[in-house]
Amino acid sequence: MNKKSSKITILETAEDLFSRNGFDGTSVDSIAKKANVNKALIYYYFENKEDILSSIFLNVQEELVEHLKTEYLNKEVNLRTKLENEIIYLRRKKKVISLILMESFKENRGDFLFKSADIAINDNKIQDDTDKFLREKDFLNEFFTGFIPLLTYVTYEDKICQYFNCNREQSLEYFLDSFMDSHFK
Amino acid sequence: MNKKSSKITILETAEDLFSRNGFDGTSVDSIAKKANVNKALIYYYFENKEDILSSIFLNVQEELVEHLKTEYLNKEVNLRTKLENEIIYLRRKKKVISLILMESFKENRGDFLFKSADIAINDNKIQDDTDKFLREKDFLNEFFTGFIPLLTYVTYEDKICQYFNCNREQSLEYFLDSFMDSHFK
Amino acid sequence: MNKKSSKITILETAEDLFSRNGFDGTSVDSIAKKANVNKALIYYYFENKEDILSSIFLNVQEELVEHLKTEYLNKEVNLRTKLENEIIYLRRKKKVISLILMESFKENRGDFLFKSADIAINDNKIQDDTDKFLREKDFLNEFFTGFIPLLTYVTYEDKICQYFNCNREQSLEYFLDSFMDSHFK
Amino acid sequence: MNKKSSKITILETAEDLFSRNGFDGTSVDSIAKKANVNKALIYYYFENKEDILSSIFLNVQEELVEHLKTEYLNKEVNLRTKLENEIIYLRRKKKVISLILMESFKENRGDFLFKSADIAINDNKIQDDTDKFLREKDFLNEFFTGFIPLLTYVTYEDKICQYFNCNREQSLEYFLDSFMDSHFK
DNA sequence: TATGAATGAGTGTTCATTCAT
DNA sequence: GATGAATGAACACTCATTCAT
Repeated sequence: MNKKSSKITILETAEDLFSRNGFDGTSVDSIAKKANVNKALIYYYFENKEDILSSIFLNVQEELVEHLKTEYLNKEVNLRTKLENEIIYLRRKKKVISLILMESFKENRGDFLFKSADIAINDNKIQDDTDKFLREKDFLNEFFTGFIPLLTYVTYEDKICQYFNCNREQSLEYFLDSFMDSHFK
Repeated sequence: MNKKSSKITILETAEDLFSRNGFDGTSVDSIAKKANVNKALIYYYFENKEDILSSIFLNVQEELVEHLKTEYLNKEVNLRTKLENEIIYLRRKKKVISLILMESFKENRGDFLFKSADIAINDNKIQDDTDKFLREKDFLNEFFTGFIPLLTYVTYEDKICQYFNCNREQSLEYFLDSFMDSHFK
Repeated sequence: MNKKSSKITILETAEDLFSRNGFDGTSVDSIAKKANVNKALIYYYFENKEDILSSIFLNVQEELVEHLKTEYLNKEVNLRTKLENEIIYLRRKKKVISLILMESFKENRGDFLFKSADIAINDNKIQDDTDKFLREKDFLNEFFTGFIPLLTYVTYEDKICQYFNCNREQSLEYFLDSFMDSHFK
Repeated sequence: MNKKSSKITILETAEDLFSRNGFDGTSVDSIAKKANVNKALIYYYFENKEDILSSIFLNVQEELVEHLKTEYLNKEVNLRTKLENEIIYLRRKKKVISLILMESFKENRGDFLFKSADIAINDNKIQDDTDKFLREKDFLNEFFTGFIPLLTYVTYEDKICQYFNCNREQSLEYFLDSFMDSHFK
C-alpha cells in the first residue's frame, strides 16, 4: 500500500504551509484541512503547534548539516560541479530552509540555525579553548560568505526569477560564478 | 516638548514588535498596549494592520537603499572604513532590516526586498534591455555576496554574539575582514 | 435607563450558570449566549474564566461575612427571629453560596471558604498566639455546627423540598428548631 | 498476585481524580493516563464518563449508609468512642464523600446524597404517610446537624489543618467535643 | 484626535467517544 | 481484554476590525 502515515502527511503539509506563510501565519486548522486529517489527530501526534515545528527542524538537521560542510569542498578537484550538485540537493529542501531562515530572525529563535551552522562548520570537533578566536573568525567567514549565500540562494531563487522574469538555470550559473569567486579565494 | 506624535509612536512600536515576533506574531492589541495608545486610534491612522507594515517599509526604503549601494564604494580610498561606517549605520536600522528579511521569505512577499536591492544595485537607471543579462549577473553577484551578507550580519550580530558568547566589536572586525576579502576581489 | 452594564450582566449570568453546573461544567460560550453579549466582550472585562469566578467571590465576600457572624446573635433577645431573617437573606445569595461550597471541595480550593469563615468567626481581631487553641476549637465548633449547616441549608433547601415533595416554609421551621437546639446550647 | 484488575484500577483512579478536580474538571484522557490503561479500554468497561461516576457512587452507597446511621448510636454506652471510630472509617472514604458532596450542589444532582441520607436516617422502613411530618423533621435534624457536619468534617479536615496549620488529631478531638455537644443533646 | 465598548470569525487545544484490529 | 488511530464538536481564548461618542 502506498498510503503514507498520517504523521508524515501532517509533517509534510506543515512544512509546506509554514514555509509559505510562516509559522505564525499558518493555522493548525489549515494544516489539518490541507493534509486531509482530523485536526485532533494533529494533537494526537504532536504536543502543540510548536512541537510540529521542532519535529520538522530536527528531522532535517543531520541531513542538512552534512550538505553544508563547504570547507571540505576545498579539496575537491571539480569544485564547481560538486557545489552545483549541493545546490541541486538543497533546492529539494528549500521549504525547510526558508522556514529555518524565516524563524531565525525572531527573538530567541536563531539557535537552530546557529547550532546547525556550528556543527557544519566546526564539524563538531572537540572544542579547544585555545583556538576559540580562530574558530570564531572561521565561523563568521563561513557563515556569512558561504552558508548564508547558499541558503538564501535556494530560497530566493524562484522569487527572484519571477521578479526579474529570468531563467532559473541561467541564474544558477551566475550564482555559481559569483560564489566560486567570492567564497573560494 | 519631547512628546512624540501618536502616529510616530505607533510606527516605532510596531517596528519593534514586528521585528521581534514577526508580522503575524504581533497583534494590533499588543502594539496599542506597548505604545500606550488606544487601539482604535491605530485604525484612525492606518487602514489596517498591513498598512502599518507598508508604512514602515516605505518610510525607510529610500534611506536604506542609499546605504546599500556597495558597488560605489569600490572607488573609495579607505574602503574598509567606509564599509565599517555603513555597518554602524545599518545597525541602527536592524529592526526594519530584520523585518524586511523575515517577511521576504513568505510567499509573494519578496518584492520589497528585491525592489530595494534592484534600486540600490542598478541605481534605478533606465533599464536597457540590451544589457539585461549583465544586469542579472551583476545583480545576483551583488545581492548574494554583498547585500545579503551585510543585511544578515547586522540582524544576526547580537544573536550570534549571544549564542557564542563573543564580543560584538571583535566580531565586526572578523566580518569586515571576511567581507573585504570575499566581496571586493 | 434601566440597561444594566454588560459587565454586571456577565457576572450575574456567570454566577447563575456556575451555581447550576459548576465552574468546570459551564462554558464561557454558554455565559455569553445566556447573557446576550459577545464572547469576546467577556474577555474584554475579565482576564480569563477563572477571573470571573474570583470577581464573583470577591464581590460577595464582605457582605456575606457580615451575615455569618452567628456568635454575636447570642446576645439578641429574639434569637430565632434574628436567625430566620438571616436565612431569608442568605436565601437570596444561595447561588454564590452553592458555588463557593462546590468549589471548596476541589484540591487547593477551600481557601476562600475558610478565609471567609475565619473572618466571620474570629471577627478579624488581632490574633493572639496565646489563645490559638481556643480559637481553633471555637472555629471548628462554629464552622461545623453553625456555618456549614446554615450554608448547606440554604443551598439544599429547594432540592430537598423537591426530593421529599415538602413545603419550604415548614422545612425552614424544622431547620430553625433544629439549629436553635443544637447550635445555641 | 498483586495485579489489580484494570476495571478496579480505572475506578480507583477516577475516584481519585474526580475528588480532586471534580467530575467536569477531570478528563477521561487523564484517567487513562494516570491509571496506565488504554483510553478505549475505559469505554470497554463503562458506557460513558457518567457511567464511571455512577459506578463509583453505587459501589460505595450501601457501605456508606451503614456508617451514617447516627441515630442508632444513641443507645451505645461509649458513644464518643463509637463516633470516633466512625470518623476514622469515613476518613478512608473521604474521596468519594468529597465527590458526592461536590456533585450534590449541581442542578439535578442532589438525589444520590438525599437518597443515601434518607436510607441511613429512616432505615428504609416502610414509609407510613401518617408520620410524614415527623419523618421530615427528623430527617432535617439528622441531616443538617449530624450527616452534613460529619461528611464535611472528613472532607475538610486536611484542608482546614493545612489552612490553619494545625494538628489533625487535635482537630478531631475538638470536632468530637463539638459534635457530641450539639448533635447528641 | 482620541476612547471604551463591542463584534464575528478565527486561534490553538481538548473533549468524550468510536473504530478496526 | 486491550490497543493505536481517528473523529466532530466543543473548549478557552484572541484576532483584526468597527462603532458611537
